[in-house]
This record gives sequence, C-alpha cells and structure tokens, in this order.
Amino acid sequence: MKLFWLRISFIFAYLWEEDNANNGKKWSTLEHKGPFFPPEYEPLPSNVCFVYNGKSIKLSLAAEEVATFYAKMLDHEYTTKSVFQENFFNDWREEMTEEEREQINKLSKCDFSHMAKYFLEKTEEKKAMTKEQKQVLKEENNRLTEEYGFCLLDGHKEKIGNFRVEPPGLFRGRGEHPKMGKLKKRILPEDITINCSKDSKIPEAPKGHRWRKVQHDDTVTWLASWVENVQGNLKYIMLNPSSKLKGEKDWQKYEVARKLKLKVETIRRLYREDWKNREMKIRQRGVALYFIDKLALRAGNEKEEGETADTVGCCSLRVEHITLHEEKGGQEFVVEFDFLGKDSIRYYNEVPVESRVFRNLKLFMENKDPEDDLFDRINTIYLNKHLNQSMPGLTAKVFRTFNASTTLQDQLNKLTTADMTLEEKLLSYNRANRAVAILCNHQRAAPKTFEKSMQNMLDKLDVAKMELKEAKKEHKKAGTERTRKLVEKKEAAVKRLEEQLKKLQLQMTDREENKVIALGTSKLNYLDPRISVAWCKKFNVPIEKIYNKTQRDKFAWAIDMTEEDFQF
DNA sequence: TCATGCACTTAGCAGTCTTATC
DNA sequence: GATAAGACTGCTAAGTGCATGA
Repeated sequence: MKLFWLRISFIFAYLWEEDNANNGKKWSTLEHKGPFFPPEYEPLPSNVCFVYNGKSIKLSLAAEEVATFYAKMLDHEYTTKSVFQENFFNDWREEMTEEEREQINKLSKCDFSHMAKYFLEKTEEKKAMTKEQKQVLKEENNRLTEEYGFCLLDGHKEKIGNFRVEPPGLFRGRGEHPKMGKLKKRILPEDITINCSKDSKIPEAPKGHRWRKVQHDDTVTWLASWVENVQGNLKYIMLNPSSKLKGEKDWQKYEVARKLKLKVETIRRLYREDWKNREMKIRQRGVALYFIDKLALRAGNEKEEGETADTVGCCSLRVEHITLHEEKGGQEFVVEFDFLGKDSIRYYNEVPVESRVFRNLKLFMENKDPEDDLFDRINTIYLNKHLNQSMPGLTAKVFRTFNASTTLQDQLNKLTTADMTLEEKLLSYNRANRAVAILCNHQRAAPKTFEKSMQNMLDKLDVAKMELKEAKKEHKKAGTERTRKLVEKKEAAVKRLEEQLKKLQLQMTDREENKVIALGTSKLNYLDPRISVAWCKKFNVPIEKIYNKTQRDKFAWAIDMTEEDFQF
C-alpha cells in the first residue's frame, strides 16, 4: 500500500506541476445517474386546516405547500423575527391565488397551529414505527444511495458527496440575514445542468422532463449544478471527500502550507519592514498580514451590502471593530477585536501588539467614522497578489492552515509523553486540537443537555468514589482474615475502581473544556492528517480513537503513506 | 482596473444513528 | 428492551480565490 501511495505521490506531484500544461483537466471519463429529486408535495389531509382570522380556509396546493414550510418551523426562534416573517409572507403571497391574496393579508391573523400539530404527530408516528418498518425504509435508502450515490470517474467508482437536489423550503440564513424566511423554490430537472463525459451514458431526466443543459467540461469536478433563487448562487453536486480527486486536492493544500513553513520567517521580516514604509497602502498591507499571520484571521473579501449578514474578515474590518488601549490588564498596546466573522460567529480577542503596529492602527483610524474601512487602501486581491510574489501558491487562507497545523504539531510534541495512559494521551490530543479550534475561533452552541449530563457524570463520580472507599475497607478486613483469594479480589476491585475514577475525571475535564468549542471543523479542514497519523503510530494510539470512519475515509491517503517520524 | 461569475473549501446546525446504562 | 446521551452525518450556508471580459 505504501508503495502505491508513493507512486501515486510521484505521479501526482508531476501532475500537479503540470496542471497548467494540462489545461486544468480534472478527469478523462465521468459517468453518473444525475441527481435525485425530493418527492412531490403531498397535500394535507382534509381534516388538517389552515385558519385565518378564526376561519378555516382550504388553500390552493401551491400556497398550502409554502404554508407547511412555515408551520414546520413554528417552534423555532426564526419565526419570531420580523425580517423572517416579512420575507416569508411576501413570498408566500406570491404563491397564492388572486382570491387567497385578497383574503389573506396579515401574518398575525394566520393560525398554522393545526398544521404544526399534524407534522408533530407525523414525526411521532415515524418514531413509533416497528423495527421492521424502519428496516424497510433503511433498505430503500440504501438502494437509492447505491443507485444515485456513486459515479464512475476515470473508471473508478467514487462516492458522491450530495446526490440529492435541495428540497424547497424557507431560507434560513445565519445571523441577521436580510433574506431569512424567503422561499427557496422547488428545483426542476429543467433547472439542472449535467456535467459528464461525452462518451458516457448520459443520465436520464425524470419522466416528462428534460435537463436544462448537458455539458462535458473536464476542467471542473462537479456532476450537476443549478442556480438557487434566493441569492442567485450556483449549487453543485460534487464528489465525497473520500474521493481520489478531493484527497489529492487536500494533500496539495497541506503541502503548500508546509512550504509556507520554510518561507514564513522571510515573509514576517518583509511585512515588518512594511510597517515603516512611506506609503500608507504598504503599511496597511503589513499590518493586515501581521493579523492574518498572528491571529489566523480570514482574508475578508468584499461583500455586497444588504445582500448578506454583516460579517467581516481581516481586509474588511471596520474602525468600529477594534478598540485601541495604550494599556489594558497590565499589558501595553492592546488591540481589542470585536466583530462578527463567517456564519456570524463573534470574534472577541484582546491582543497585545508591537508598538509600531499600534501606532499604525492609530494612523489608519485617524479622521475616520466607525463604519469606515480600517484598511481602506487594500483588499484581498491585492494582498494575495503580493503573497504570491513571496511564494507561488501562497494566499491569505494558507496562513490559517499553516498556523493550525503548526499549532497541533507543537502542542502534541509538548503535551504527550510515552508513559501516559491511553486516556491521558487522548486528553492531550484533544487539548492540542482545542488550542487550534480556539485559534481559528471555531465555536458551537453549548449542547442543550450539557448541564444535565455534567451532573450525571458528577453523580457517577460520587458513586465511584464511594465504591472505592467501600472496596478499600473490605480489602483491609479481608487482609486480616488472611484469606489470600479474597485479598486478591479486593485488590483487583480497588484497582479497577481507581482506574474508572481517573477515567471519569479525565472525561469530565475534557467535556468542560470543550463546552463551546467545535473541534470537528479544524480536524476536518485545517489539520494535516499526517500529523495525527504519525502521532498515533509513535504513541501507540489506535487511529480509530482519533478519526471515525468518515474521517478515516477522507484521510485514507495520509493513513496509508505516513511514517511515525513525520513532522509538519 | 474593476466588476462579476464560477468553482471550490470551510462552517455550524439539526436530525439520525449508535452506544451505554438501567 | 427502553431510554437517554453522545457521536456521526448530511445538509446547505457562507466563505475564499481565480478567471474572464469590458
């Protein structure tokens, strides 16, 4: 297997260098069945009604379907937001008949509760299905996946990531999204572009329909696409991360980050020089790069105002997002960051910076309003062009990968020793992973049952402690009776309980530290898997303890090729 | 040079499946 | 076998960055 990857690695390195010469060709043959469509709308039974102003109304099919989208979300916080309500109501009215439109003109008079109750019952029914019924559904699902979930790429069967067309519904943006609640329309085959090879079996459109277009573009990796109506974005059917194509791309990403490791000191020297430059633009570039490097901030592309939630990255930071403190918490030159990043996740950080950076920031903020751009002379395109001159292939996002992987490697080296138990090693790993997640600001809502499950663990801990005490007492007693067998038994029990206790305590520590931090994102997207694989080999940790099945599939390339002495 | 479109990666959430515990 | 907790997975939104064309 190793030989296989070495060979692939050689071929791949070659292909990669030759990518341009190859005109960006991604495959030679591509065959698939096309996407799978969600089921047709199933009308509500006649006894389930929509009530308006106290009167029950039978809605037209189109209006009823959209009403059910809202009814299904009734217990969600979304539906309490006025933007959501307004967008939904406007779009809903567009689906209504003339007559319905005339009749229904205030959302506050609409009563969706009967519909909501009906769907709740449906969910309960589904839950209460027998094992056999559930098995039938599962098998049907497996059959679908078998039929639609794979494609043939260059003769190899590859798993598709998302083979289903997104069903219609209400758009749920993140944060204060101006388009939340808008109707995501049903996608028809007539909206879909199919991409496959010319000589392959062209997927058949569902009966009575035809594709918007069938194309044979071997420079892209997607199988099908359509334009979504809410934001006008393209959506794609693409390969699963376990596919060769995606794996190679992933590998390439980490190789670029490793290259940066060799160059980063030079780049740092250069941007520090920039802080002193006469030109404002160069100074801004230097400080922005410093933030991207030191804090692993995202690049911060420009966004169309009013079309999406108001979020920023480095280049799009505004004056209002930072506060300068000559002194804070006993430290000099502290920059306080407070802004919403990707997915409207808050980034808050107090960072001591070098005096020259501090002075520059003051300068950038002079005579500006809070809503003005902090770095008004630069943007991500300019920044990336500059970075590319320092190192081919280098862009702002590479710093995040580099920073994350370097942190994991350093932390693992620091935190693990060979004499640790498996549990201690795993805690070390999670701590290293956590350091990265904190750096990248990967947050999650604390699990809803967190407090309760923590209490359960505390109770368990108490029980374990008590049992241990009891066992020790027994042990002592047995010892005086000089019955060897009993002594041994009790000793074993004491040992077992002590181990259990220790395990439980470690688990709890891990859980508490992890409360609002999401480890998965960095693990999946930023940490070179070879670091983890090598660590597992070196410290005798089964790889299954670090990566689950999906992750092992995604990182198959790394698992096969990595030796225990690999360092990022 | 700039705007725009396209392709692809990164992201958190929520529903589902699995496992542990009684 | 039931139940609850936790892990996993799928979904789809929201980023990045490159290409293209005026």
